[in-house]
Amino acid sequence: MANIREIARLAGVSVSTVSRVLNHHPYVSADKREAVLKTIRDLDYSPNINAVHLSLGKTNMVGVVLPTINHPYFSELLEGIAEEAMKQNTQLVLFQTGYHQDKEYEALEQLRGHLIDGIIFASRAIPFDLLLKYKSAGPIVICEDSDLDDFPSVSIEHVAAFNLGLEYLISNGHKRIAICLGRLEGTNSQKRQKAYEEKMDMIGQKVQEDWILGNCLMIQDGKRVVNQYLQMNEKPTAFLVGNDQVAAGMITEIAKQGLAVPENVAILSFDNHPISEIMRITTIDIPTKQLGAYAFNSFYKRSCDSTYAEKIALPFKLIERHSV
Amino acid sequence: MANIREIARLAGVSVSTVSRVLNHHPYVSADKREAVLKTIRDLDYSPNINAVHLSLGKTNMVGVVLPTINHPYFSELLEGIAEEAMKQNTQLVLFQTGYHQDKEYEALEQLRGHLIDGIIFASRAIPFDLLLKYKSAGPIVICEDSDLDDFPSVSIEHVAAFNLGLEYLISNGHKRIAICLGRLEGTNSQKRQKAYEEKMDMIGQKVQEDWILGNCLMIQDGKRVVNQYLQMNEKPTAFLVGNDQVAAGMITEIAKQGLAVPENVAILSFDNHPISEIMRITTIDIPTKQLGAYAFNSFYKRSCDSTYAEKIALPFKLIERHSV
DNA sequence: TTGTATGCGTTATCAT
DNA sequence: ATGATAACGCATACAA
Repeated sequence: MANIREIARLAGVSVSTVSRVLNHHPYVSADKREAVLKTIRDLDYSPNINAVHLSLGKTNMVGVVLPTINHPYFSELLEGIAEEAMKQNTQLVLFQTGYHQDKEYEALEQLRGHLIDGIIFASRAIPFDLLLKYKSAGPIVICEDSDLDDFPSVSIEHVAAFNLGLEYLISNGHKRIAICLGRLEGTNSQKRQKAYEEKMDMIGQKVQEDWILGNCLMIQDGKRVVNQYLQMNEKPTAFLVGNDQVAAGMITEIAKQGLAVPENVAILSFDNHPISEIMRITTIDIPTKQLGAYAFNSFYKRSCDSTYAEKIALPFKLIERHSV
Repeated sequence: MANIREIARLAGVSVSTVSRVLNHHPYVSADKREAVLKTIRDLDYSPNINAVHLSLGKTNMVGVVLPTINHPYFSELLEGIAEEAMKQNTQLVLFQTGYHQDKEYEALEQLRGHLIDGIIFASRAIPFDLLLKYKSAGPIVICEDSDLDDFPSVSIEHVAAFNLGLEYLISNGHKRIAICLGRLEGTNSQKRQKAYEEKMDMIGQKVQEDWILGNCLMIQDGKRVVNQYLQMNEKPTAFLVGNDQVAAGMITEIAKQGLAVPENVAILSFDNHPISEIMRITTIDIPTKQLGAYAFNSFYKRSCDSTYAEKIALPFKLIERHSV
């Protein structure tokens, strides 16, 4: 296998010169550069990346841990990360967990083994104390409103946003409010559910069990929600929906049933993704892509300064349209 | 950063002994082994994987190129690959292309750079002549019925299977047959479409334009297909459907419309995934998982013998149930 | 059973 | 502008 020494010998230069050419360093004469490039082409040489990484002590690769990329929230988040990563020519290594902790563990071990320079947790299931053990292994960024300040974190104040949503619906005369969440067992969903129950309690509204709907992630879940809605004995007058996709599915299905939004039932969702504008859905803007960008930049800052641990909370805002 | 030399010094042994312990070699006395393990624990040491890879000249990682893992066909294929990979403790590195060629290129470059030992193309968009340039970079396996025999390949005779499906429907008295394919621009779909047109021509049946439906991948596409079916002026009496998921979605929707399968319309699909058994769908068994297993084993054989280039075609078979 | 010495393919430091 | 040479961290052939 051709290596840098072979190239040097054939081009009649030293290995350092070859390395300089490879890395686009200045101070190498045009003729030598050309000679090197020629033999590189002739031998169809390409550097051994392991050796580069070993010598550099870093890989310019960062792991991104997420449950799935097949969801608008995560794919948009990923896009935000990717754009910033490209600016620092950093490669992304995806760890798609499907919510399994061992995949997160795998990523952490690769970090320890210097196969990646850092990790961005777009979602985390592994307990914090386990995470802490990897603190010194490299920059770790968490995309959630975490309690510990050992790591930098970037997040939305999801609960505050959820409360804003509830209050907006209430101020529009709704009391009988149902909610659509993602994975009910997730930390975020739990917090939202708690906020919901407290708020309903505050306005003296009894919560029906079937007003809390889980597993609402994709557009097709919206259809299911509507079917469940039609079966409810005590019908809510409004839905607070975890993301635009589900809301869009709901509105489509509601129309199919001959009902109207917001006349028959109001819908307020989250994200402000493109579909919400098209379907004129009132939504709470979550800067998902920006979240990703901030996440990468936090990683970057942490890799320059190992004490950096800023906790960033991104703003959300209500976009009034026509579904409430 | 702690390295193997540091461990050796503190444990009072040589680096080779540490290496032996690390790699579970025999011929290490119990006390030295214990001493090494203790200092490893004390220093929270873990090997630098880049150095291991460099020294070994291999990584025990193989890239898997696929458009998406979020589809039963590919996830099952992947499962088959993964099971065999685990047996050879080989890690899988996923390259999810979303059908973009540059992602395939990326994988190939990583192969050249020795970041992975080989590549399994579960789907390929990149032209063959480009692929050929990477022939010497490492084992490459293609999961398709390729024409060139520079690489080992594993595949189903998709066209033959498709013809079997058509013939079965015809032998059951159907002439007005519609087909549901995936991405119409894909190689496989093109071949199937050609086979379809030829067969229809052979039995003297004129093909309606709207009898060829594309973009049929997931269960929810089945619903769409039925809606299109209901709108057709010239209705087919049978559907040959690219995969069970779509067929399942169709049957569900058909029932909702008050129609029956196979009384009103017959459905024959491919894959024999679990859902087809549950819904009693007549289907052509495609051993997807086995395909994955064979793919990995072909990679493995090729990595032992660089001339190995067997072309394996896996059998398919009709499973008669109750949808035709 | 253990240790020494060498190689893996780069990059970087320090001369010149 | 160019070249020797020492890291980087590990595995292993060989010697003992």
